[in-house]
Amino acid sequence: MSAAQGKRIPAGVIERLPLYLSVLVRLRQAGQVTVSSARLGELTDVNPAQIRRDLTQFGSFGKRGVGYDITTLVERIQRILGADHVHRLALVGAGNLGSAIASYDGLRQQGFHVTAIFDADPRKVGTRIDDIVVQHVDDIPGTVADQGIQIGVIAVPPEAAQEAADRLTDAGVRILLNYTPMIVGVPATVTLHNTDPVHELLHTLYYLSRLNEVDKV
Amino acid sequence: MSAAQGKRIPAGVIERLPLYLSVLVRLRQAGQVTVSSARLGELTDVNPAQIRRDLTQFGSFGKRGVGYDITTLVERIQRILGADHVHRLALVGAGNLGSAIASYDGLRQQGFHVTAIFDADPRKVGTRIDDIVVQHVDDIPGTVADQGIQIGVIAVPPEAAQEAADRLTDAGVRILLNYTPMIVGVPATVTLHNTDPVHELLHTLYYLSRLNEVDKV
DNA sequence: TAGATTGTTAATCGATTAACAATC
DNA sequence: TAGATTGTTAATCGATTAACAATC
Repeated sequence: MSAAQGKRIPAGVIERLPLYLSVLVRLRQAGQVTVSSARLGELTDVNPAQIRRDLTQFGSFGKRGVGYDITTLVERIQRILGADHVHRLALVGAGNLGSAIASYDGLRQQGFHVTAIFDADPRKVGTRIDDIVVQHVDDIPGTVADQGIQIGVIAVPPEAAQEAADRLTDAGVRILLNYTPMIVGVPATVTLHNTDPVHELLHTLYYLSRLNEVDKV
Repeated sequence: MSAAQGKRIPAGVIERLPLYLSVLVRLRQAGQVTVSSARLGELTDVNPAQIRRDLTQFGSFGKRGVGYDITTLVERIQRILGADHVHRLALVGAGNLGSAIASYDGLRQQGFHVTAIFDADPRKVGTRIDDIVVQHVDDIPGTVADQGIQIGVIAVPPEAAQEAADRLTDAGVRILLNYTPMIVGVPATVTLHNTDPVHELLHTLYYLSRLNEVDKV
């Protein structure tokens, strides 16, 4: 066990760090130099004590009586998350969804560059999306290895999701973002994240039903 | 306080119900009739005791010694979530992302029908996506009111996100799904859900860094 | 220095899990 | 009936929050 690393970090902390980061980046753009946990709490809807506690998991970044230096904190959080350098993404699926993801500027701004796009449809192969030439899915192993890509994005039709996941994980990808509504299986060594709007909506719907109940009273 | 409803339901429960639902629907398609909490736990990666406890928040749906009748449970969960009837969605943004969302079959299967699409670009207005004619954003108030739409989806370029949110909430939408990386402000009466792949990726990245650390040892 | 705000401890809260009696 | 599995209680666990001494 290396000296600095220490104890296990709660998952909740890791989920809040990106939120802090995006607010901090906006504050920096707005010309702010320091920020207190109280102010950051307002902007993120997180309890200030929670923020201080979250940050001290990784060290002591603030100045008592002053607050946190924004630039320093941004760098620290980026380093903690591993977002202090560019990450290449392999995208499977060159349809509307794939095109939207490839062109999505928010990704690029945070250092996520889609550098390879694959599709199973021969008619798509050879076309360009944002200057990237679409390759055939058979090229996944070679390209992923050549570029050392660790993150894969699945944006294919649902019925092709599992095959895309298999091809990407076989090629050595470590993280998968699944944009389909299918539940895909991956080896235990791969981290899978599902971005299914249906789950999101169903869950939100519950609160809508309750709102409507209140209306009726 | 009405007799049946009773106590406050933990947010975690509401987040797990859609997961149970999607697995149950697949089991039903596969011809299964009943399911035990143990089996459902395997398929959803949720502790069986947790599942039983979650369900008893809403009543007692199982048979001791037998398990849960899948069809009954699906209906119950759908009713709890308010997913037992069709919901119309108003989509703002007719670009690649908007097109992908409008055509997304996973939504339709769960009763979410995109029935109105808006764009600010006059060249997009009048074109069709999946048989729905794109309207100008100025038509949002009239169409949302006419169709009684309660759910809005924001799929515009980041800089237009806040305006789209304002227009939709002004028109009476109760739930917003924000697909842009912008933090949009909404009235307290509106439920906002952000689907930002960057937050998702940043958070996943942390675990990737740790995996790579382990490799180095 | 006086005021402000962190870092940290201790108290609270809520969610998860284990265990088992009830019962199909 | 005997076996299985629920519904539910009690125990555990972890996360959140309040409070305050340390200190910039």
